[in-house]
Amino acid sequence: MARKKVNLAYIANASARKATLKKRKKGLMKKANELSTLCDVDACAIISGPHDFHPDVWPSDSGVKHVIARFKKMPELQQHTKMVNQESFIRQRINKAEELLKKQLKENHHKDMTHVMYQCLNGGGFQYLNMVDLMDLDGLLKQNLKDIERRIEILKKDRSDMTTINEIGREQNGLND
Amino acid sequence: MARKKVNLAYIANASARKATLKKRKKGLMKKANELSTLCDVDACAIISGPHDFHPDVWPSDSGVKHVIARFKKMPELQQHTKMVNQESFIRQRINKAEELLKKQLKENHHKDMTHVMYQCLNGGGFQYLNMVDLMDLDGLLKQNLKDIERRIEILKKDRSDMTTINEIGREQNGLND
DNA sequence: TACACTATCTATAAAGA
DNA sequence: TTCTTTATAGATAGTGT
Repeated sequence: MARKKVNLAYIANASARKATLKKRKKGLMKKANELSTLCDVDACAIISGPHDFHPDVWPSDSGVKHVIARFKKMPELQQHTKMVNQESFIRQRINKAEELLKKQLKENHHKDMTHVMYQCLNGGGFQYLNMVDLMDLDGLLKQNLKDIERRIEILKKDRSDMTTINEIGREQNGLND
Repeated sequence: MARKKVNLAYIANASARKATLKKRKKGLMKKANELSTLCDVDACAIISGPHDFHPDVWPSDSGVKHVIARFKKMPELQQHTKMVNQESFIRQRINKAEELLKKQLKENHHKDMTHVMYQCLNGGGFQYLNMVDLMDLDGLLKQNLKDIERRIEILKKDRSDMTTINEIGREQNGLND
């Protein structure tokens, strides 16, 4: 974002990509930290390269600082109530987050498959898909076919209804010849 | 970050806080999106206000775009291998992230308690802590006491050893008078 | 309350060490 | 390659509607 407008696409050059990752990762973590401090929210950022299993996460130990800072700002009576509920509250939020994660993954997979379907129908072959993906794709295509057939049926029905109406209309207007 | 340098602390004014949250949340999500697009990583951001159970997450539907963009950049043979492993890979990464989350929560709680302990010993009272936290604090204090006692024992032992050595030294040098 | 504006602050791309 | 520097793109605090 300096000296040039960024082209928002994958950076092909490996070292440039690594440098950008390092800088922007730091920036993102800082932003998450600031947001949680300023606005009384829990923010969490996870960054993981695709080739290793070592995701970087925020909050780290710095996380506790803003929690305590926030806590100290509350009226004392609220502090007490808050503390009582804290554990169950956190547990609920974790569950909610995990549910959302699962939902997102499922949704993403479906969209991925839809995209793959269009790609394949658009000239690409199926040779690079594995069995699991092919079966997913199969299901997706069948579902689409069913939808299409249902629509055809509806259109047929509409047309025949329309014809009937027209016939009735003609009869009523005495236009039968 | 405009018209004034931000004071990095909780914003007391509710409407100002809400406005900032909205702006910065959008910013953070955008940054996460950019990072994942530019650098071939999976980034995830979760923001949840403390008073509701509706966390905002990224990636959303835009997430799939960069995944596919990335996929297309790979040599075709790698695409195949990658696809085969994708499912198990993602599952492993989720497990890893969940483990990290749990670990972080535990660590944060411990630090929180340590901080509370110092606060209390430093003049504040215990009246605003609930039973669960008091029990945690109790355990923490006992642990610390044990550590202290152990260190005292070691010091005692060292001193008696030292005395013995001194006595031996005096004997060897014929300094007994 | 929720937007739009914009002066200013912050993040960072590119270059240099 | 990684750290430092610097010019500029991008984010946003305060303000007005």
